Parts: sequence; C-alpha cells; structure tokens
Amino acid sequence: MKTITMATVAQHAQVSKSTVSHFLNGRYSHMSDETKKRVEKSIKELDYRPNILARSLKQKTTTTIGVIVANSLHTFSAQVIRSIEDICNKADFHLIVCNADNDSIKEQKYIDMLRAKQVDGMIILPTGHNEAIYNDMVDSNYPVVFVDRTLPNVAIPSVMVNNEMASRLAVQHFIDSGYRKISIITNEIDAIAPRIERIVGYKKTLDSNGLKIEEDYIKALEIQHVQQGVKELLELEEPPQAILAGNDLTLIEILKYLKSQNLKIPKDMAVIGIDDVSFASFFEPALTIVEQPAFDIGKKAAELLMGKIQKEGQVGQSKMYLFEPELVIRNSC
Amino acid sequence: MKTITMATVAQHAQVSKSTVSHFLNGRYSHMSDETKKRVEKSIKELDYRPNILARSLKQKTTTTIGVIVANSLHTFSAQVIRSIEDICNKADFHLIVCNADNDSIKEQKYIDMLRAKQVDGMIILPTGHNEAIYNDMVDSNYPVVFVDRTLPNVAIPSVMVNNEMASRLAVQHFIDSGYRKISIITNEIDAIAPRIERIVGYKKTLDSNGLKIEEDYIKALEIQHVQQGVKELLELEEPPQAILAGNDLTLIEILKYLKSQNLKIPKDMAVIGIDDVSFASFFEPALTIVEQPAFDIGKKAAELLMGKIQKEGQVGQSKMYLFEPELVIRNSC
DNA sequence: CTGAAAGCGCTTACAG
DNA sequence: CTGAAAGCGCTTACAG
Repeated sequence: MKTITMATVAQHAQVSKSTVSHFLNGRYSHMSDETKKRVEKSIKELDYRPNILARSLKQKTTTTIGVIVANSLHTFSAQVIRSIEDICNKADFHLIVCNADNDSIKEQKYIDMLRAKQVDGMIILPTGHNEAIYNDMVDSNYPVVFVDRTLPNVAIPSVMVNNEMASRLAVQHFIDSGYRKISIITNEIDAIAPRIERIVGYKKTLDSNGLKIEEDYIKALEIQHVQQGVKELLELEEPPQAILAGNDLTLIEILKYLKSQNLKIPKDMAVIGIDDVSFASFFEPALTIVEQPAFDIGKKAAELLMGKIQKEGQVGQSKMYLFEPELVIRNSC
Repeated sequence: MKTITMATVAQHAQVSKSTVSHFLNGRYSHMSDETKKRVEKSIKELDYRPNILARSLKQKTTTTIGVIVANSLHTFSAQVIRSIEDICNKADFHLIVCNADNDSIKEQKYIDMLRAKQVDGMIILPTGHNEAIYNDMVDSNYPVVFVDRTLPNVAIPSVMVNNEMASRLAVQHFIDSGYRKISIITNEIDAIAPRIERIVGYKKTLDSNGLKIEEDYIKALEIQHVQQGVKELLELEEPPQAILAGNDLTLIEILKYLKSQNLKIPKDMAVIGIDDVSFASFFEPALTIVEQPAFDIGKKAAELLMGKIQKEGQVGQSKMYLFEPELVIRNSC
C-alpha cells in the first residue's frame, strides 16, 4: 500500500505541493475557490493525512512535551500529570510520560532521548542528581519547569507546595489539640527532597511553641521500613502520642502497623497525614490531612512551560511558585 | 546559537555525513580506527545530539507509541500505563499518554493526531463509539491493541480480565457465606463496558445457585449517584444484605454512605469490591476484594503491541487475552 | 492566484 | 574504507 503524501494529493488535484500545503494551513486568502474545492476533494478522496513529523522537522516544533516523574503511580504525580495533560490538550500538545524511579541514570537517559526527539519542553520532578544536565538545558535555553522540588544551583523555575508550612500546619494542630510528644516519619529519598523542608517546618513549630526537639522522634525511612519505624517509636521509653506522616504512602504503612497492633486512633496514637488519600473521609476515624493542591500545581507548571515555549516575553522569571497546603481537620487528631 | 547537525560534525571531523551516520549507528565494521576516533572526538567536542525526528522521517518509525485511556487517575489505568511504560522503556520506546474521558470525539481526535505524529502503534481502552476509525486502523494494518474491552465487530486483539468470573467469584462467596439477598452496583458508562459482563456473571451465579434475580438489586449508576443508589437499596421493602461494588470508585462511594448512616460492615451490610484499593487490608473491617491483575494486563498489551510493531511473524492472532481475577477474602464478607 | 526550488537533518544504496 | 547523491514529506520565501 503506497503512502499518500502531499505530492499524491497535488498530482490528483492538478496543483502544486505548495498549494496543498497552503490549503492545509488555512492560508487560502489568495486561493481561487475552485482550486480550494479541488484540493479539498482530493484530500477527501485519497483519505490523505499529513505527516506531522515532516512538518516538525521543518518547523522545529513538535507540539509534544516530556514529563518525567519518579513514579506515575503516586497520587501526587498522577494528579499533576493529569492536569498537565488537560492544559496541553487545549493547545493541541501531547505528553510523553516517563518514570525515572528516583534513578538519576534513568532520568538522564530520558532527558537525552526526549531532547533528541525534539520535544518542545519538559516538566520534571527532578531526582536532583543531574545538575550538569539541568544546567545544560538552561544554557541551551531549553524550556523546562520543575515540580515538587527546587535546586539551589539551577536556574529553572519550580512549582511546589510550601512544605514547611505543610508540616507547620500539622504540628501546630497537634499542639493545639494538647499533644506534646510528636513524631514525624518521612520517606528517605535524598538530600534535596521536600522531606527536608517538612522536617524543618516540624522542628521550627516545636521550637516556636517552646517544645524540645527529640531526635528519636524524627525518622526518614524507605517505605518498606516504615512499619518497623513505628514499632521502634512505640518501644521508646517515652513513646510519642502523635505521628505526622510525611506523605500518603508513609501514612498507609503507619495505619497498617497501628491496626496490626490493635492500637486505636487517636486514643493510643494521634495521626495526621500530608497528601490526600482516597479513604480519608470515611476511614474510622476519619483522617485529618494536610492537602497539597496537586492539580493547581500541575496546571501552573503546564502554563509556565507553555509560556516559555511560546516565548511570552519572558514571563515568569521567578524561581519559585509556592502553593499553600490546606489542613482538613477530621477525627484522627 | 547555531544548531549542530551531522553536517557540522562531518565538516569538523573532515569526513562525510555518511561516515558520521555510520558511526552513530554502530556500523564501524569497515571504518578505519583513525576515522572512528576523529568522528568520536568531534561529536564530543561539539556536544552533538542527533535529531531523531529526521531519522524517524527517513526510517518511518518513531519508537513512540500512543496510549489512550479514559482517565489516567483511575487506579486500573494508572497501573496499566505504568507497566506498559516499563516494557516500552526496555525497548527504548516512549509513551504518549492521552485521556479520552469516555468522550468519543476526544478519542477520535487523539487517534488522528497520534497517527499524524506517526506513532508506531497504540494501546487503547476504547470508548467503543468509533468503530469506523478502529476498523480503518485495522485496514491500514496499523498496530493497535485494546485493553479492558473488546468490540465484536473490530478485529483488534483485547487484553482484559475475565469480568464474568470476577463477579462470579464475589457472588459465590456471598452465597457461601450465607447471604441470599445480594445486590450489585456498577458504573454507568455505556453499552459495551465491562459492567455488562459483570452483571451477567452476577445473574448467572445467582441462577446456578437457584436464587431469584431481583431487578431492584441491580444498579448501574454514574459515580455521583452511587450514594443515592445505596440509599434506595436500603429503603426497599426487602433490602439486600450484601453489595458487590463493580469497581474501586463505586466501592468508595458505598463505604462513604454506609459510614454516614453508621451502618456496620458486614453486620448491617456485607461488601465485596472488584478492583483493589490501597486501604483494603487495614480498613475496619478489612475488605474482601476481587483483584484484577492490572500490571499483567498492561504488560501483555505492551508485549503484544511490540510484537505487532516488530512484525514477529504475525504472532498473537487471537482476539482475546483473558486474565483471571483473584478473590482475596478478608472480613467485609 | 499558483508553482519551482531549496531546505529541515537524517539514512542508505551505490560507486569507487 | 569513504563519499556523493537521492530521498523521507513537509514548509516557505520568492518569482511570475
């Protein structure tokens, strides 16, 4: 089966390729009605579909962007991706989605491939370990937006939640509810992850309330060690009465462990989670949660990137777009 | 900043473009060591990155596939996408992810654009309303695989769970646990959705156990009407004692309503859900679930598609790849 | 109003 | 062992 190209159409309609191209791009300002109709008819009859690749090669734009997340299964990433897609779809852009799994080698490979495929820009939840590559993109003036994290030495704007505020809201609520022995468990990823700021917010809030910081109460653990971590907290001489879960997956592990020990929330242990979970409202007890506006974050990131791609007069030179988390008080504290 | 092309490299290394191209494609069988080194050096020095678009245009392959789902936020879709990505990544393929939102117009537009962008194939959770377009792809010998649904009049292979079996497992377990008044709530999408088969399985199982089918107990509802649906069930003269939730979102709505009425599971109402949910194991009571092997389904779909793309001697001519769901018994029934 | 021609950045027989 | 040339399917000044 021969592929039908613009040349085929041109021949069939007895015009030049230029004319077909003009027609396709809506430039019929100076095209006779008759020619227009002939071209239109030929396209229909031949069932011609333009090859966008060829156009992209010539025009140097692919109307495709790359999105690199750690894992698209995480609720936050999934929501960010979904809202990026919605914005992109409006502009007829498409999304190539990549999972770097917190692996900087994988991230690097994806960035390289995506650039080789000439995507018009990227939105990245960075692993943080490819500073040279990030800066290389900056130097080439390549449109990139970070989400969830910022890197001090990289001039790429970041869209993220105010992580310090997130833990501050939670810790303050614990304190206002009468708790004094408060623990935090976050995930252990790496040095620049949001967890740092969340721990900072935790410490600052204890401090400003005149409470002592107990290093034993602070845990940064890989997900498979969270349950063990809770166990250790409970075995402390003075176990905490409240735990702040640094993200949704950590919260789930904590809940699993508490249930396995038949511990009651909040009587035996008060709990607040950062990141919404699907069951927060109907869990027993309903869970108090600090919610991240993931959709707003994705939307903002997409808008920033589209702005950069369309070079809207260098809008958005700020380095940080901070969104406010929201404390939803229910019954787990 | 001038872009660096193969021509730049050729000039810099004092060779022809052909030689650079050969080098890049590892065809140095007949290339002098010296030439090889010169080319390598020039590529490094110039920081040259090949433009894959140009290659794709020539080679007629983009190493990119399209994936169209209803909504990537749904757990099932998210898991399917993730496992497709893993398979594709091994073959250095990329994924363009699209959300059709059960909108056949949107689906059609995505299919058109994806083909125009010359993706090498597509994996689709079809809306079902674009039969002509699906068949057009079949006629053009375009590699496509369906997931989650099959269409009788379309010769595209489908990878899906045995839906009849899913509800059969659940209903039989209700019956074996002593329940007789059993209801099913599925989501209302359209005529060809898996819900049909799930309802069929439900009916058949009641029937084979000599139980009467009560039409009032069967509800196909949009997600926002599920709670109202449960309410209506409870107001029936003979309300059911057990509900089968046709998918994860429906289950969540049911749980919300039961909690709002302070109804206890399984005493006041036994519950089984189809589709895993993150909280099944530590919910109170822990939830009995029929699990779909979403990752296996995604993997199979990706493998089938890659096979088609690489034309592996027309493997996989079967029309259906049915995966078995698994009943995980916990305490909600 | 329409077309010839050059060019986007690669690949690939083919020739030498 | 290496290169000249044609071609992938478009777009776009430019000419007439």
